[in-house]
Amino acid sequence: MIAQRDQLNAVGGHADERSVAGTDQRSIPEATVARLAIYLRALVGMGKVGVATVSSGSLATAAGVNSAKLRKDLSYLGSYGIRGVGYDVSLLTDQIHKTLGLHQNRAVALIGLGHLGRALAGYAGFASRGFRISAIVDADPAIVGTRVRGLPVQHVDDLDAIVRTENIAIAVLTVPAGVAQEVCDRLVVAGVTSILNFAPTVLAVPAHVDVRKVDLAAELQILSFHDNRKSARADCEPARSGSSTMAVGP
Amino acid sequence: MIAQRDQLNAVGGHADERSVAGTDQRSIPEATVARLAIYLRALVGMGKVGVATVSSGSLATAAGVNSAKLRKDLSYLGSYGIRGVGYDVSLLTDQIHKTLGLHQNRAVALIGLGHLGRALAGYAGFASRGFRISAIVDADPAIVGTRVRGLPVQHVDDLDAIVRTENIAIAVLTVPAGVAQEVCDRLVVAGVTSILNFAPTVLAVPAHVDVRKVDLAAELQILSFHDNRKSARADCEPARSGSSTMAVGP
DNA sequence: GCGATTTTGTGAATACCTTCACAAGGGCGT
DNA sequence: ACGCCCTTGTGAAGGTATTCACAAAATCGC
Repeated sequence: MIAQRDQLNAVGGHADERSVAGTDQRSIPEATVARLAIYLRALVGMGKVGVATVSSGSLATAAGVNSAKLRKDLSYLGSYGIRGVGYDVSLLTDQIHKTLGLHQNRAVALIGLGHLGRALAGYAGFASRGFRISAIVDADPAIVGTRVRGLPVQHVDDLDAIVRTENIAIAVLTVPAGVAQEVCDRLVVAGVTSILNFAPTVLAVPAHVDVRKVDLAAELQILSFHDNRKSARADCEPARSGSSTMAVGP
Repeated sequence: MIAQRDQLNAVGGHADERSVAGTDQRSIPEATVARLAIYLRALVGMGKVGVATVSSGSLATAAGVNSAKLRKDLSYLGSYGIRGVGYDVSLLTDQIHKTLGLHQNRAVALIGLGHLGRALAGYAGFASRGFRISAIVDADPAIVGTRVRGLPVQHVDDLDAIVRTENIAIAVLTVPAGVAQEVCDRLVVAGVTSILNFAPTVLAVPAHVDVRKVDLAAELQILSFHDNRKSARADCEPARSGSSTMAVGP
């Protein structure tokens, strides 16, 4: 009864992945990486309620995927399950944590303090998931120098120095679309290698930089497409056997 | 020099798509739909600056995809290009607009007025892209009754009536994770068929409802993974021919 | 101990997406 | 009119991701 699919989202360069030799985890598929974060959240939740072991079936349900997919995903990390029993919650949690590189408590810069930027600054999920906002940056002289959540708002002109001294690798970009590329370029020059872009623009970056985009308007438009399709279908099909209460205008 | 990839993100039920007979657009791949929104934005931008026709190559660059992919994507809509010339910007804009179902100016409900909810309420991209916030809902009695952007904040207990009278099909969910499923259930009962979920939870919904998820923590973790991989590689590889100035802590 | 039962890990099959590469079509200069 | 050049549209090939289905491993009851 419960339909579920999953997330996959990517930008950036990952050319010659396989055969990295040194590190153990070789070439985990992109789609799997995206789901590991979901599994991790489910596992942490279970750990908190005292669940010690979990089967692929129940973890899959919690994560909204099917169990074969989950097992295949986990198999890329190694063999951490016990046949006939399931997975040890804390062991698996640690493994995913490590695989995602969350042991490092990464420094994140928040660029752009509009409404969205402020909302993100207050987002508790940052700290609780291994990320630490180390710098907040804006271009508006009226707010540069004020403090947000204990951090001073710094000027975008000082980006280079900020990124270097705080050793920031990840930036969250919530600036207006018109200046996003320019700010992005500065970030890249300063040494940032991962960008989470909320501005509705396609960013051009060199191959060694990863960009992930969160695009509200696009998401809505995708929903709109499916909605449109659904209503079109409802019009021509006989009755639609489902039971859901529909709101049909007069 | 410019690496780019694209977005794909999905949840929800799309079982028996092909052979819908009535509607013309038969079975556009999910990945294509997700990109149409990007193309649309690029096209609108070009239209505003007075560009009349565009080749697949330049539109592809603007959208950050390769041109073969773009042409294949557009071919699902029909044959709107002219060989040797390119695409008429306004014609193509209209076609994508129509395909995405944006001609309808859909009513959207915003559920949850925390920091993020407020930020989204103020987001101009809504209106300019064919969406209209028709209702704002929260559970906190202290803010129910106040006005945000001209709209009264209504109580979540009245969801059912609100959705029906405003004929809302799309809801944006920015409530705390703990209550997301409950609110989601109410929305579904009321007749909402598309949900954009910002709460860090997997929502269980019946098959006829689409859910798309925006998950900040997951995005950061995915970036973290790649970043981790990058530094691991930098450690064992000889020199890395690139020129970017790296900030390496002492 | 041993068979019944459970659940993992994974080859093989399938479905989906991307990229390649080129023929077909259309304008433009002469 | 004609040939040249440009760009689309699309089969075919190559990847990537998902699902199936089953053997291998581990526990439990007896």
